[in-house]
Amino acid sequence: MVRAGLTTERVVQAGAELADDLGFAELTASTLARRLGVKVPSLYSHVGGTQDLRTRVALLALAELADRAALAVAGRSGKEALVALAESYRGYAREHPGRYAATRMRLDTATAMASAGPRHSQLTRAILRGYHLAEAEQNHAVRLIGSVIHGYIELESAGGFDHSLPDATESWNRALDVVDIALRNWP
Amino acid sequence: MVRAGLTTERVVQAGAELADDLGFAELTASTLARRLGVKVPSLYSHVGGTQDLRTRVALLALAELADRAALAVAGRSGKEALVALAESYRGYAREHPGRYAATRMRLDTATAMASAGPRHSQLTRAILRGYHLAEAEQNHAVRLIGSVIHGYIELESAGGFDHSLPDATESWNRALDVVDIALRNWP
DNA sequence: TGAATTACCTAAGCCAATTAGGCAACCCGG
DNA sequence: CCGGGTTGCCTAATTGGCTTAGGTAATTCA
Repeated sequence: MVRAGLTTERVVQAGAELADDLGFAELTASTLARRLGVKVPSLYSHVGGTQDLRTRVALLALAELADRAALAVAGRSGKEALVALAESYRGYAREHPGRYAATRMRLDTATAMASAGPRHSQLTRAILRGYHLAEAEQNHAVRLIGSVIHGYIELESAGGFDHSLPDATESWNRALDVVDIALRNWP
Repeated sequence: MVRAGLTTERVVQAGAELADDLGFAELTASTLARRLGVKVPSLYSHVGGTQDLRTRVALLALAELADRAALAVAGRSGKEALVALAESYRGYAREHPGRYAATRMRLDTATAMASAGPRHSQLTRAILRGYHLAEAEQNHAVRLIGSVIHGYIELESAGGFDHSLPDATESWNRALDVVDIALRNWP
């Protein structure tokens, strides 16, 4: 009997790939075991079950995305940084739709605190250094940026723009223009 | 044997209430049958199964929300209309979180076309009458409005704002201010 | 009132999730 | 090279959800 050589890391990695291929909702112990050529109970030595598997993929995705976003904003400021951050999210959502969906999964408080989630808001807040907002306004701005980016990606990936012109990317650029202008002339 | 007096409409209505109480993900033939005090197969005379049940709840929610939004924007224009539309979405999402989640479910093209979905984009487009955008820019604006509203509601309901100040409603008002200003001075 | 309709039921099959426990492949001290 | 411990993957078995088939009793209407 040839062993498959699984580890927790490899199982989670394969889970992320499966989610990208078939959708995050299809990520279960069953589908993943099939893809790995292994019986379902074999996964239980490496992950706690379907729920734990999904949580681990979510944590992986949050960390990957935070790394990508951090790289994108490094050395940039102002609108350039805003656009780079936004593009890193949109690019990740297009390349890895299952993982992006995983980042939207609700985590319990302790897990969320220990995840890369806080790095995301720190990065968004870092962008604001290039604009000059009063301290009290910064959280409002962080929330607006998050809403626009996540809202747009969600509508686009749900196919909301598929059957209407003009091109979705044009709308995306307009949305980022609007946010940039708003940050420079905060109400 | 006392009959429960189910109809398709009552089943779907109960499904919507269950989704609001326990979350849309918990809406299954099993949980709903338990709540209705009926055996699971009894539901199959009224709805096609779990998937069909969810689709019907989604269609109900889309229609309810479109009605509410239409009422909100009637007789208003400009920023007043924008705020009324946005508040109707946010209010619905707070009062009926399960139904709101249902509206985000992906429907196949034919079902989506026949649903109240198109009324939502028509209503958003109607708001733009109070602003004066070139025809070619209107779809960009519709998409921006949708992104901000849905993005904000999603982040808020996911608990993204729970552990940070200031109050979420203050950020919401700022976001709507930004959209209003953008629509009046479209880039 | 009796026959057609229909609302709900039981029975049964399939599949996913999970737990318990077994065997064989690998790892390492001798 | 070899024997013992460790561990990776297995089979078996339980539970519970989804769905279909088909039966029975309540309702309806001629």
